[in-house]
Amino acid sequence: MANNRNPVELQPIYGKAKLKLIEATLESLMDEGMQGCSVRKISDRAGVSVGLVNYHFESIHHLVAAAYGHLALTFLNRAIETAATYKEHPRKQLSVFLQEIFHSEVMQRRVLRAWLVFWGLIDSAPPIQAAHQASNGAFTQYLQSIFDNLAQQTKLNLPPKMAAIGLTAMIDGLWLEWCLQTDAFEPADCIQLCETWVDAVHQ
Amino acid sequence: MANNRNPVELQPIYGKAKLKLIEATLESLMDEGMQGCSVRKISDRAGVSVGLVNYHFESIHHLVAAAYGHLALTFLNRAIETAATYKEHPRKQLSVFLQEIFHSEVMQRRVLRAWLVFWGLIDSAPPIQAAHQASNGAFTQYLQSIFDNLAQQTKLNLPPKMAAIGLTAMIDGLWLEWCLQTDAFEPADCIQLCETWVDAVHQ
DNA sequence: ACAGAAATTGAACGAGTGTTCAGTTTAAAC
DNA sequence: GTTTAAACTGAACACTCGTTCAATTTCTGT
Repeated sequence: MANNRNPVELQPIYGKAKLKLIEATLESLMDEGMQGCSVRKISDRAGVSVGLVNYHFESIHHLVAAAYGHLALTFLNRAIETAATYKEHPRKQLSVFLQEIFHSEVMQRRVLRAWLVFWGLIDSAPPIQAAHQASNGAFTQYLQSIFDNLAQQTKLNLPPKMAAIGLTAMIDGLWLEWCLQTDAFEPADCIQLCETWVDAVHQ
Repeated sequence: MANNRNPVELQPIYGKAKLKLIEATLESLMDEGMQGCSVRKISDRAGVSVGLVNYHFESIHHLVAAAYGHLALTFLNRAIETAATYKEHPRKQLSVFLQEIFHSEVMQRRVLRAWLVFWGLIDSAPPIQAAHQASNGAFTQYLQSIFDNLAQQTKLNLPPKMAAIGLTAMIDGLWLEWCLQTDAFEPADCIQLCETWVDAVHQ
């Protein structure tokens, strides 16, 4: 059972070079997208030789998968920790969560650039698919648990699961649109639109 | 001024091979994603030699951009045409539009696979960025025009532009989540969630 | 029927790809 | 201090990549 209050644990990382490679992968993907997804560019950035990638990771896809999991859980945990302050007040908790999400480093085109690579590799690389399901599941379950709590205080006109799916879609959609075209609206608008959704759902 | 009622015109396509190449590109990207984005795979699929790509297109990025525009406008036009039946009744028009969107060929993982390639190439290929802005602009402006009409009949508790941005985000987000993990919910749920949003906005 | 233009071919080029592995360095254990 | 294992190197290999271009075919107009 996933714990909805405490941060999801990051997989322990053994050895220094392994972590350096993961961080270099993220930097490279955020800077150059798919073009940055090459053993040579990544190992260069990590200050390490090409061969080390396949020594520490079964393939470059496994490295990218590790980077995906690392990034996703880092972001999710930060938001969860911040919002945990209001764990007794689910409605307030949602507001804090939204503030955190839309004002964090996630709202960067370079982050989406990396994410597009992750998504694009999902069905050619099983380890990446696994990383996706893990991080996505954690995100949705976290939101659903908050809506579950909210349902115990006020009546919802949608099942908590649906409310969570809707909010997830709204968050992802706004993040996507904003990153792809930063001049159409602002992060503050994102928060307002999500708040409107939450209010519409919990009456 | 963009016409919100009539379909956006597709750029005329001269020559048979050019169109064959565009269609082959779409098939290739939908089947294999980024891996399918290669001159050789595409020209093979089109039954044509490698050299012809650079004869008809300045670069492979221009070909991909043409494919992007072709696909985006095809989908958008189909939905706009269908919804045009109810152009006097904006609320109904939105419902038909949603039905059309979430029950069309857009709801396929293979379509997202192609789209991820388009998005991933946006800032390494200017022609793709142009195609993105054109299709995205057409989509948003169409929705906003409907909300404008809706605002003349009933009071909205959000500016039409915001309502449109919210709906666009909800549509894109649901499409994205569903394509990435088809077993979490169904197209019918997508429609219901979007309808909930529209109802929440127009009181 | 013929000339000129447009369309199409595919070998060639240089650069980039992921992975392997014999060889070297560094660290840990006793 | 010596031995054994782990970490790390980088040249080499077999592809694949996008683009070019001389040569060839097909189409157009007269």
